[in-house]
Formats: sequence, structure tokens, C-alpha cells
Amino acid sequence: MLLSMSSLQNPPLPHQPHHKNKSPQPNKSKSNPLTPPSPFKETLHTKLLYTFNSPSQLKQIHTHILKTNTQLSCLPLSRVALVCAFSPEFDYARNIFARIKDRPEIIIWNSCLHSLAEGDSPLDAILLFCRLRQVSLLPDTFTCSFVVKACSRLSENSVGRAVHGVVEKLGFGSDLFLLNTIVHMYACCGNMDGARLLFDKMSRRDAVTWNILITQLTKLGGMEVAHELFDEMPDRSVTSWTAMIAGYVQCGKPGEAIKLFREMEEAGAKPNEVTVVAVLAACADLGALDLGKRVHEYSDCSGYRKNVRVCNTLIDMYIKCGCLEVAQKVFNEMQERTVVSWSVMIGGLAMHGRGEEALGLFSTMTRMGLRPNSVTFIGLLHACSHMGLLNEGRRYFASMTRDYNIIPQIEHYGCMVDLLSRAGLLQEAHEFIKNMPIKPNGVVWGALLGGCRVHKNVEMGEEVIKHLLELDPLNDGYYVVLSNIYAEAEQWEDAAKVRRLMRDRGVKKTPGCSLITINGVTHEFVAGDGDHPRAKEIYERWEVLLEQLKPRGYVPDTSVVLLDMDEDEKLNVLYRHSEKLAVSFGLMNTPHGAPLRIMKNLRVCGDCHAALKLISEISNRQIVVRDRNRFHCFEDGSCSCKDYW
DNA sequence: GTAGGGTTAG
Repeated sequence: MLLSMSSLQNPPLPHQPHHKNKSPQPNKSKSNPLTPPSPFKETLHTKLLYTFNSPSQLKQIHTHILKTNTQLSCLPLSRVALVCAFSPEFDYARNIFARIKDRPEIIIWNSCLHSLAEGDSPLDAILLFCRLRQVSLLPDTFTCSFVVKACSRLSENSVGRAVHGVVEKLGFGSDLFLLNTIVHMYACCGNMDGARLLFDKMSRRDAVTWNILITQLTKLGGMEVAHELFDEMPDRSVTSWTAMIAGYVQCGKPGEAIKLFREMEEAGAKPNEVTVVAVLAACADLGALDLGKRVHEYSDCSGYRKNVRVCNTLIDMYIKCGCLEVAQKVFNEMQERTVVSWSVMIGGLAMHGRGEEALGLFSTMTRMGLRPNSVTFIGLLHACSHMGLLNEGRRYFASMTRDYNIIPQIEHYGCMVDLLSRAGLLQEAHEFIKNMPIKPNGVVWGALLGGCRVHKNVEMGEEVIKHLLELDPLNDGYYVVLSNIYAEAEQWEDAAKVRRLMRDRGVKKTPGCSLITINGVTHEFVAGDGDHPRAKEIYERWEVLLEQLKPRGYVPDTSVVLLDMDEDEKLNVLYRHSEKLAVSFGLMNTPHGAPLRIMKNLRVCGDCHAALKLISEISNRQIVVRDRNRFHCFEDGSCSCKDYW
């Protein structure tokens, strides 16, 4: 920061001498009472008053005001301050201000500081503050709060600390508003010790003081300390609850977030728009459709549907809970949409295998003159890779930089590698990675590895795994895919080698786990689950299904089973994959024709995919499965992914 | 005049 601390802390300099020839002489010219108010006067006033950008234009208006004997205070004074603040005409402005009887000068500078602190260059607020100090203008608490705000936005801890010193020196050290702003400033600058020190020292605190500390802690991942403070604070406000809920969502604990939301409801606090956004995000993560729907109704009743962010999160929640049509309905009903609304919808369509519609929405969006951002392109490329839209994907990737000046990030490269790999262009994908201007990460190599499995390229898979094991040697997923590649090539010895490597390194395969919610109760099934209270019934239901599946061409594919065992045992493992158990359970416990919604922690295996397609036909049900990457909507014997996954 | 919110590649 190129700013001298001394300009903040030194005793203020005496007034600089005014330029006499520049000082305005108000009230000298009298307006002629016989002259009718001319339209010119009105126009000049309204037009110039709000359009002047330089001191010379200001002087022109000023002269006019003096000539017409108009009230000086009708000048937009904070604009005068802004225009003159960083020009040699600083004193000219001050001279005008000195003639305004009913308003102390500092108030005018304050409103100027306010807009600078909140605007695009908060640094100017700090510079102006220094200038005011130099000319001995005495700041008030407002002045200080705006400068502190500027420091927060710039993460300028040392300047902030200096301003804090000024605050103490001026005797504002007990102003609660100001101290809250300073606590926030320290926390924003990452100086939690400074924030905590001041917090502990404060003789009075209000909910805002606590909320500031809690919020910043949650942002830094300090959920435990945040929760302690939350428990300790005397008067929790809606913001306190919201900060905690949002914090849990942010750190990947949506279940905790929802637990807290229920506590909040019991405590009788009324969720506001921000709370709703946080809870909906938690519902989206968990696929908690029932609660999501309830929050939706609540938002309707409370008038929160006018809020774009609420709607965007609502759309995202429905998308991630598998209700694409409802999401589209919310999107269509929105009064105002932002680029985020469009991006959410485009990404959502991609996730649901509706690539063409995603592309269509993108073209509607751009036709309407809306500018896509980098996230929009992630959704778009995602749509292309999942539908095998090779040329479209390449075109969009080129277009993002050429037409929109958006520099591709690792995510965009990841999509491109995925696009090429799925399409079978493994060599080109490999070249693409090698030529990337940024270092490829595990996701990028992982996309290529996935392509090697689909297109059964053992050699390339072996090459790719080297990079992956270097980047992330403990990620079980990579070993599993490689082992699958070997198994599919019937290189059993190599598959066994991979399993030994896993064992030696202590890497364990994450067990598959599926969730299904029936009548508000979520049931969890883990692969091979024999412990479920209704395990026997569920297995029996599966056997019945199996007998219906076989005549329709279902042939169990045991190659996906990695374990070293005989064929019968493999079948046993295969038949206890978590999504098969969840579907059997769902069929047993829901009325005919009701759709089944299942959430899975891993990707659906090829065998389950084939089985679920047939089950949707046999049972005449829609089965929506959200796996770790995307949605599969099984209906009438086929899947929305069109088997391209 | 102080605190809190939306989309993101395998």
C-alpha cells in the first residue's frame, strides 16, 4: 500500500491559504424580479447540476447560481466534493461549503467518502481522508466509519489499525457503531486476533458485534469456535442463525445446517431472504426435496420470490433434487433474471442430460443481449461433453475467449478433456492436456482416465494413472477405475496388482451408498447392506425383480466387481449394490406409479444402469437417480443420459 | 454509518 501512515497519524496541518481570486462571491448579483423564470434557467439547472465533471464546469454553474441568486445548497454538494477532492480546486470546494450555513462541512465530505468507500476504488476514500486530516478538518464518527469500511474492502489491516488509532485519539472509542465497523475491518483483513482483542475489550456489544465475529469465523472454516460464540451470545438475531446455517453449508455440512434451521424455527425466529437462500442451498446439497418445497411455499407467502437470489437458489435446489420441470417453472416465472439465473438453468439442463435445451437457452440468453460469464460456459461445455456434442463444444470453447474475453479456467479445460475423452479422441485429449497453459489437476487427468475406461485403452490408462497417483495417491476412485480397465480387458493379474497396491497403501474403496426419502423419512442403503432391519424383505423383492429382468435381456455384468472371488460370490455383491437395494425398497413402500428419487455418493455402475432402465419399464415408474456427477432419469426402459456417460 | 445471500469441470 503506497500510503504514508504519517498522514493519518500526524497532527493535522494548518489550513492552506485560499486563492482569493477563486473564491466565489455569492449574493452580489440580484435577480431581476421582473424577469419571468425562463425555461433556460430550469434546463441549465437540472442539466448542469447533475452532469458536471470538472471544476471548470462547476465554476460555470456556480457563477450561474450566484447570478440568479439561487440557494447555494441546491448544488449537489457531495458531487462538488467528489469533483474537487483530488484536484487543485480542493479549496475552491471548501470555500463553497463554508458558505452553506445549515450544514457542517464534514457532513458533505462524509457523503463523498461514503460513495468512494462503497464504490469501485475504496483507496480514494482513504486518500481523501488523509487530505481532510491534512487540512485539519475534524472527522466525526461517520467519517471514520467510511474510511474503516474502505480498509475492510481493501483488506488494508495496517491502514485500518492506524484509523483505529485516530478513532481512539478523537475520543470515539466507545461508539458502538464505529467499533463494530472496526471489528469487521480486522476480521475482513484476516486479523482475527485483532478482531477478537477489540471484541473482548468492548464494554458494550450488540448482536451485530457477535454476528460479525461469527460470520468471519465461519468464512475461515472455524465452525467450532463460531458455534461456541453462537451458544454464548445473549440475544441471537435472525442474522446470527443465518450466519451459522450459511457457515455449515459453506464448509460442506448441509445436514448440520438443516438441523440448526429446525432449531431456529423452534426458537421462533422468522427466517429472512438470506436464511432462505442458505437453507435452500443445504437442501440442494442433500437432495432434501421435502424441506425445499416447504421453504419454497414459505418464500411465496413472505414475498421473497421477488428476490433474484432466492429464485436462483430455488431453481438450483429443484435441479439438484431432480425436479427439472419445477425448476423451469420457477425460472419462467421470474420477473427479473441475472446471468446467474441463466447459468444455473443451463448447468441444470446439462446435469439432466438435456444438452440441446441447454444450448438453446444459451442462444436465447445471448440473443437477449445478456453477457455470459465463465460459469455459464462451464455449464455449456458440461452440456456438450455429456451429450457428445463435440463440434459444438469446441466452438464454444473458442468463442468464450474470442467473443467474450473470458480466459478459460481449469474447469473449462476439464470439460474439454472430458468432451474429447468421452468421444474417444484419447490421443487428442492427451495432447490437449500437455498443451494446457495451466497445470492439469486430478480432475483433468481423471476425465481422461474415465475416457480410457469407456474406450478400453489400457495403455493410455496406465500412462494417465502415473500422473494421478502423483497428484493424489490416496484417492480410491483412480485405483478403482484402473482396476476396472484391466478387468474389462480381462487382464486379471494386473487388476489384482492394483488391488494389492491399494491394500499396501491403505487405500480403501468408498462403499456405495444410496438414499431414498419416503414420507419424509430418509432411508440409507450401503452396498452389501445386510444390517437393514428389512434386509430380508428387500432381498426377496430384488429376487422377484431379477426374475422379471432376465427374460427382458438383463445379463448381470460381474466385471464391475473388483474383488477376488468366484462368479457366484460376485453376483451376490453385484445384487447388493446400494441403488438396487434402494429401488427395491422404494417399490415396496410407495404407491403404484409414484416416481422414485435416489441419491448416490458414487457413479452408477454399468450393471445397475442396465437394470434400472428395465425396472423403470417393468414397474412403469420414473426413477430419478442423482449420482456424484449427474442425473439419470430412467423411464420406459431408457435413460435420459442416452447411455452416454 | 456496522453484520449475512445465488451458479462452477471427473
